[in-house]
Amino acid sequence: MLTHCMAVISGAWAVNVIWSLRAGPRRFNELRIDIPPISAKVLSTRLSELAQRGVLTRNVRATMPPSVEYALTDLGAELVPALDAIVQVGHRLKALGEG
Amino acid sequence: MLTHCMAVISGAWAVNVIWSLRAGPRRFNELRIDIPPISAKVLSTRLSELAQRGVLTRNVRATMPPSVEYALTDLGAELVPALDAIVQVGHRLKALGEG
DNA sequence: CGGGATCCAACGCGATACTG
DNA sequence: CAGTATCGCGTTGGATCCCG
Repeated sequence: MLTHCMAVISGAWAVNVIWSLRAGPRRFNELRIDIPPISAKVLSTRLSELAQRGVLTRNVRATMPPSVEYALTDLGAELVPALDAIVQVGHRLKALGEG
Repeated sequence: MLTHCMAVISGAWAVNVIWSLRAGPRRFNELRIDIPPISAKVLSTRLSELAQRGVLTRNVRATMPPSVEYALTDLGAELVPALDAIVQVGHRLKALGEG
């Protein structure tokens, strides 16, 4: 149950993708630049999964060259404060461990 | 940065362990029962990691037979509402996907 | 009861090359 | 620009056995 629900953010770099989209829509190569270590294959896979789960939307523009915009859905955006809370705790734990 | 902070909940069954401890301290075998698919090795590994990160504490009681209690730290407890928020979103996304 | 040691298999990521 | 296909490898989790 918990595991199944937490699966919405599963997969490498999934949270980074969500994080990069928190300020607004981004294109494929913009996301690649935001998350340097990610490979095109994994980014593509992750975007497909997250779109299928309803976390984000994929918007293809019939331009030349092609342009594809990704954006968080309303529910996807609700994940941001939750992730932020975890990051804050992680940050304080790290400070504790070092101090 | 984000990735490094999110690492506090990394590893298989980590969130389940935190979740099982949200209502209070639990012993090793109680956690095994709470999370049936987990193996002793992985539970042991995860508990060590989470203790080292400051998410939970390990309390050995000099009883016979031995008893070891695990409990969330204050910071570890702060992860619970965040995880709960993600679970809620996951639940609603699942409902959307099925409906 | 609460683990550590060992071995193994599988999933998933990364790199590279190619395409519409 | 925005992907897909293929391949190889490394990490990690699972199963089993054993111990204080």
